[in-house]
This record gives sequence, structure tokens and C-alpha cells, in this order.
Amino acid sequence: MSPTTDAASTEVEAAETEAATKNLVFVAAERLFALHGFQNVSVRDITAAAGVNLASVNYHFGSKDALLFDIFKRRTAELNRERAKMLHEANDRHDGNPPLREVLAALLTPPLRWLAPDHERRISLQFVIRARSEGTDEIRNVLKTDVSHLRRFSDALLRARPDLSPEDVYWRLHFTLGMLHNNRFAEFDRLNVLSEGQTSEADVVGLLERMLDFAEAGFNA
Amino acid sequence: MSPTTDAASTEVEAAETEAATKNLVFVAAERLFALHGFQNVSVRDITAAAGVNLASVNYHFGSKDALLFDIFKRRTAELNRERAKMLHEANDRHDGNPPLREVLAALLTPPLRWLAPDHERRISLQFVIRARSEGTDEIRNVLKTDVSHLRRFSDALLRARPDLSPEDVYWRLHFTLGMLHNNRFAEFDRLNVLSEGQTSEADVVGLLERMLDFAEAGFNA
DNA sequence: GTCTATATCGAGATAGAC
DNA sequence: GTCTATCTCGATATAGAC
Repeated sequence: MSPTTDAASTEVEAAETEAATKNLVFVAAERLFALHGFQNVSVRDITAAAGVNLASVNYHFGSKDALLFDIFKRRTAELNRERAKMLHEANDRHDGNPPLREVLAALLTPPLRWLAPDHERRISLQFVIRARSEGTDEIRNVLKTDVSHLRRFSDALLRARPDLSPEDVYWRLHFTLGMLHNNRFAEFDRLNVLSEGQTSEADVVGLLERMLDFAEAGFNA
Repeated sequence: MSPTTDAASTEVEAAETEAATKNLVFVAAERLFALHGFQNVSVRDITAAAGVNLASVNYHFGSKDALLFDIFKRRTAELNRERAKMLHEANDRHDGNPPLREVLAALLTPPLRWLAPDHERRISLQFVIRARSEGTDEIRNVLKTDVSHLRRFSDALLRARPDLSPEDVYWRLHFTLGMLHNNRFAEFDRLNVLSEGQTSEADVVGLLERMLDFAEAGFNA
């Protein structure tokens, strides 16, 4: 082996190791935050679960807060990309004026898909939902000021229901988002206790239909 | 002044002071928790805001967690008492079978009343909503296991809509609660940004009507 | 880049004087 | 009951060896 290839392969290995370590931290942190909440998980918990060194979080992400923000940004970007794609397809199918239900479906389907018991993003959705209400000041600021992805949907809803006042449309979108964000593990547990096991969130296709029925009727009220 | 009256008045004063101090802590803690979240408020913040001694929290409530739990218990009890009263009155008006909208109104009206800008429980409602999702393990446990007050409502809904499957009723109640719990200051801010000021949560009577319209239509879907 | 050891800080809780 | 001073702990962040 020449020194050159040696150095090159070492660099590659280091880059792979770095990426691997960073990813291990990312995945472990997301999981722990989703299950136990941001404040209840320490950097030690994360690095222990990931099987990496305690200093990794600060080395790769800068701080615990920055790690949380990083996960939040990546997952919401993924989610909103899927939503935008579905809305775009609905637009294509209906000459830029998709009916109400299809707009709502584009908003709700991606997160509901993620909720499926065997979906690889199941835990990510719980993370995003928790981060929305328990997150850092930085996350709250982004939520409050960056509404661009939501505007696509409010515009589509306004077009789908030009007979409604904008005020009505905005409020009904707000209600629909409330329905969506209530889909936390803890809330499902509570509902299961109340219904004595008659409800099961495992059937996400059924749940999506239920939510669409409810929200569509609410918009048509 | 005889020693007897002296001692008596001293006891009274001490009791009043104790009650006053305890109450100052309670009120200050509720406010700070509601505005900034449980984890972001220290015992020092609370006692400073209340103008009392640092040790007061532990002396009067045992611990920070116990203080939070105390506030949560008292406010949810108040809220559920108002709800139960409204449901009871609706039962009286309709021979034990109130229509759907009146059941929903009994569930939603008390918290919406509390939301009014000049209502003395405005901050308490924000506290309860936040405590639901950001609270301690003890609070989460109570939420999960103690569904007795909700059962009154699910039973009434089942009676109001015997044509629906129980599963449908439970899910739709879940959706309705999602709409309700989304009424946080931060969410209103977000909605105001999105709607460019076209929505105002100050008109709680209007908001209640909007929510009832949406939820009733959802149940009738 | 990784890891250990440690600095530093802020928190909740409490002992003991008054 | 109240207050001050303090204890103790657990956290994040980082310096410095390898």
C-alpha cells in the first residue's frame, strides 16, 4: 500500500465513522426525545443509548439544544416535502383547483402514514409533535414565524371553498391541525382506557379516513 | 390586652399570613408555568415573583413537582365541576337525553369561557393545557387513568347518537378534544401570522360557536 | 476525531437560627 | 412559620491527552 492510498482510505474511513457516529447520535436522540420528552433526556442518556462517547453531541452538533433543532428541522422538512408533493399532485389532477377533501388529504396523509406501527418514521412523528409543544425557544420561534408551508394549504382551502369567509377557513384549518397534533402516544392510551379497548390507532388507514370525514364535514358545516 | 386574646389574635394572624403566602406562591407559580412552561421556571423564579421566601415552596407544598400537581388538581377539578354542572342542566332540560350540540357545549363552554381576555381563569386554562402535555409523570398518570369525568360525556354522546358505532363516537370525541387542546397562546399567535391578523381569539363566544359548528358537523358526518 | 476527566453552573431541597 | 445560608446533585460543556 502506498502512503497515498493509505491516507485516502483513512480519510474515507474517518468520514464514514464520523457520519456513522453522528447518525447514531441523531437516531438515539430522536427516539429518546420522542418517548420521554426533551427535558427528561440528558446528553448522557443519548450517548449511552447510541453507544458513543459523551462528547459526541457537542462535537457533532454544538449543543443539546442545537441537536434538538437539527432533528426538528430535518423531520419537518421531510414531512412538508411529502405534503407539498401530494398537494402538487392534487393540483395536477384538478387543473390547480383540487376539491376540499384532497387538500385535507395532502395535509393529513403524510403524518398519518408515519404513524403506522411498522413505519420507519413512526418515532419521528412523535418527536415532531412533542417538539412542537415542548421544544426550545428557537423551535417555537420557527413555528410562529415560518408558516410558508401552511400557506400553501390555506390558499388551496380558500380556493376550494370560495364561499367561506377567509376567517372561517383559517379557523377550520386551526381546528384540523388541533385534531392532528392530538395524535400522541399518551392521548391514544387515554382514549384506549376511555373506550375500554374499542379504539385502535394501529389501523392508520382507518384513522385517516375518520379524520378526513370529520374535518371535511367540519369545513362544510 | 390579656395574654389569651393576644395569643388568639396571633394565631389568627399567623393562619392568615400562612394562607396568604401559600396563595401568593400558588398564583405566581400558575402564571409562570402557564406562560413559560414547567421546566423553564425555577423555584427561585416563583418565590421572587410572589415576593416570598425561597423556602416557601417546599414548606407549603413539599416540592416543586407537588406544587405543580396541586395547581393541576385544583384547576381541573374546577373545570370539570363546571362541565358536569352544564351537562347536568342539559340532562334536566331534555329528560336525560340532551341533543349532541348541548353535550358538546357542556364540554367546551367552560374552557372557552376561561379563555376570555378578562376572565380571571384565563391563565389557569393555559396552565392546564400546558400541564397536560408538559407535566410530570404523576400528571400524565392521572390523565391516563382518571377518565371518569370524560366518561360522563362519552356516555351522553353515545346516547345522543345511538346510530353511531361506539368506536366512531370515541374517535370523534378524541378529535374534538384535540381541537380544544390546541387553543394555546402560541397556536393563536401562529394562526394570527398565517391569517395576517384576520383571526382574533378575543371573541371567545364566536370561537365557541365556530368550534361547536365544526365538531357537531364532524359528529354528523 | 475520539475519549476521559473535569470545570462550571444552576437547580431543588433542607438545616437550623430566629 | 419564616428566613438565610448551605448542601447536594445532576446537568451541559469543554480542555487536553491520545
